[in-house]
Amino acid sequence: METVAAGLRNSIIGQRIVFARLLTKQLKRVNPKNFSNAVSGKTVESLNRKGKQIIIELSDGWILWVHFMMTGKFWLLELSKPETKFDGAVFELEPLNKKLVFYDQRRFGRVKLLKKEALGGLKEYARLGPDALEVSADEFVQRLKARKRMLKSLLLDQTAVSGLGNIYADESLFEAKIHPAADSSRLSAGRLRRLYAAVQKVLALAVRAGGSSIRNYSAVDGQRGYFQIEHQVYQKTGEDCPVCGTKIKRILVAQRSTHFCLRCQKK
DNA sequence: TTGCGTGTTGGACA
DNA sequence: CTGTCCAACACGCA
Repeated sequence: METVAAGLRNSIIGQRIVFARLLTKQLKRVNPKNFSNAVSGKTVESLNRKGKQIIIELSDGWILWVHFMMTGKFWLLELSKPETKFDGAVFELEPLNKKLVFYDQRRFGRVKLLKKEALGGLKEYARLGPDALEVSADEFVQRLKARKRMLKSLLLDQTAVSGLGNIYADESLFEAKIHPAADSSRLSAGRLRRLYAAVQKVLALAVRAGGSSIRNYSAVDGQRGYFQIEHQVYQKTGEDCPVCGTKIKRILVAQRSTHFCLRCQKK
């Protein structure tokens, strides 16, 4: 998300939206009827990310709030590129003379137009905990320790700390040598600090590599990123642990596939 | 053909 | 509060 946001920011700040439209009924349902009129003619003033959400500020106090969910993404395409059935929203930009397309195969993703003053009242935004790349070690430890949950479940809970998904949760827990089902309230502050350091390390590596290497999750320009991230445990079920050689296990935590090394990662 | 798994989230329910 | 199940949707794969 960080690399996607950075790429987008460089591409569309200062661009004027000369025409916009929503193409799927899901997006139409959560947006005002005058979406097209309200957005058209506005200029993109800023683009920020919090957790997995993208906040695009337009002129005249409008905000485009975006969540990619599983498969959403932005493409910057030539105007002549034909529309596809997965195009959810289209914004034609000047003077770039390209169209920014919110493309989403599974259609779980959301784009919502709202006034700037209403952003704080948006439930999805208001509930967000501090971003994983910005939170301090002390606050990270305090927020995780405050709850009694399986650790991985808490890492995925965006109200505790925001920005971590299934991949980076597994990779961070492996890096910190902590069992994903460990009880958050029973872990020492020292081990939670170790987890904090692991999260920072994993995210920094990922950002440097240009994001996750999983197919169809890519930056705005379609580049995969020159570097490929080497996942240590994520989706490595049955393969050897890169540290001790024990077979990587897969369990379910919070209904999500969870990959870890039984020998390296302790509760 | 059928069922399962996939990067996410929120709601119903015990 | 916590965990579990399910739904939103499309597709690749065994």
